[in-house]
Amino acid sequence: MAGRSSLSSSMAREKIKIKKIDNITARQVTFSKRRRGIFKKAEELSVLCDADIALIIFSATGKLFDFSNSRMKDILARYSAHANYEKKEEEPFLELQLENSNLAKLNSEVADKNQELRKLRGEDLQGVDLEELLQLERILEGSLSRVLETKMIELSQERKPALLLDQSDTSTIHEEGQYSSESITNGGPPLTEDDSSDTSLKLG
Amino acid sequence: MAGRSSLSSSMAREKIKIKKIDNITARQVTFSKRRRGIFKKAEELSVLCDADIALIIFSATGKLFDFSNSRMKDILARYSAHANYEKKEEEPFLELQLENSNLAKLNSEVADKNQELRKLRGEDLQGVDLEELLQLERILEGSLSRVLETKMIELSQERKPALLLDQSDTSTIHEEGQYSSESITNGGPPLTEDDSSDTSLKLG
DNA sequence: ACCTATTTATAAGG
DNA sequence: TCCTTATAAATAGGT
Repeated sequence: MAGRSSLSSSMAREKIKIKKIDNITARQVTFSKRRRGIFKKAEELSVLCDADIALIIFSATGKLFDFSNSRMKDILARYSAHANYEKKEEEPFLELQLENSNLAKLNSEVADKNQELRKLRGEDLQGVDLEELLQLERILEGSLSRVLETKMIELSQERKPALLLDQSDTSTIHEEGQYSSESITNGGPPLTEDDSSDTSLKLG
Repeated sequence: MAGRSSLSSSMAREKIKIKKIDNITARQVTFSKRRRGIFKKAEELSVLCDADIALIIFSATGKLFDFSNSRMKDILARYSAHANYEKKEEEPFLELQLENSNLAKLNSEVADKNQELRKLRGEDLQGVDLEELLQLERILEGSLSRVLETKMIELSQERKPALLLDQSDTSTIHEEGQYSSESITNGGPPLTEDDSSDTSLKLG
C-alpha cells in the first residue's frame, strides 16, 4: 500500500523508519539497547550453530564495542586469509596482516575527514556538483538552526542566576572515551574447538 | 528460574535452549535464518545510530559471511589500532608494535576530526559553550553563503536538471564453493555519497 | 532503569 | 530454500 518496499522494520510502540535517528539522546538510547540485542544474537548464533563470530562496533562517538566467541585475532586472521584467497590475483587484502596498511588507512581517513570538513566550511566547493551543493545546503541549514537553538538555550540559562545550588553537572555529555572499549568474549566451546593455549602470534 | 544466568531465550513455536543444535539439518536451517536476522540487525544499528560495524561469521562448515557498513578493512584497521592502544603493555595485537604511537596519534586525530564534523553538522552541541557556539554560527553562515553562491553560479551555467540521486545499497554477494563468502557492504562518505564504484571488494 | 504495547524474529512443519 | 503460523524476543516511547 504505502509506497516503499518494506524498508520499515523494527520494534514496538511504534514502527520506526530505518534512518539515522536525529535526536542525540534517543540515538544513544537506541544504540545501547540494540547493541545489547545484537551482541546477544551473536552469542546465541555462535552457540546454537557452532559458528565463529567477530562483531566489532564503533559508536558514532568512536567508542569501541566488540564480541567474539573465540579469540578475535584468530577470526580476523581467518577472515584475512579468506579475503586474500578470494582476491589473491589482486592485491593482498590485509596484507600479511593489517600492519602497515593501518597507517596508510588512517592517513587517508584523516585526509577524507579533512576534505569533508573543508566542504562543510565552504572552503572547497570547486568541483562540487549541484546535487551535492543542495545536500550541503540542507546540512548547513539544519546545523545552523540547531546551533542557534542551542545558543538561545544557553543564553536564557546564563541570564538566570543559578536558582538551585550548583548541581555538579546536570547534563554531562557522554564521556566520549576515545579509547575506552567494552568487550565480551567467550572462550572455549564444549565440543570442538580445542583451543590450545598459545601465546604465539601467527600473524606477525 | 532456571539455574544459570538466563540461558533460556529465543523465538517461537517453542522456546529452545541456547545450546549447540545436534541435528545437522536443523542447525543449518537455524544458521541461515539467524544469520539473516543478525545481518539485518547490524545494518539497522549502523543506520539508526551512525555506527561503524564489522560482522564476520564463519559457519561450522567454514563458510564465510560478513557485513560491514563501511569498508571492512577500515574498520578492522581501526579495531587493530584500538586494540593495540589498549594493550600495548601486553602483546601487540594484530600489529607489530612498530607504529603504535603513530597509530594512536592518527587514531585520536580521526576521533577529533569526527567530533569536529559532528559539531559542524550540529549533531553534538551539548556541552559546547557559548563562545564556541557563536564561532560555529559564524562558520556555518559563511559556509552557507558560499554554498549558495556556488549553487547560483552553477545554476546559471548548467541547465541540467538535477538528476535523481539513487542510493542503491551496494550489497555484494558472492558464492563460490568452499571458500565462498557473502558480503554486504553499504558504504560511503556521509557527505558525498558516491559509492557507485565497485561491486566487489576493492581493497587497498 | 523499568514498563508494556507493538513490532520482529523465528521454531516447527509443509 | 521458501511459506505459514504460533509464540518468544526485541524494543520505541513513556515514566
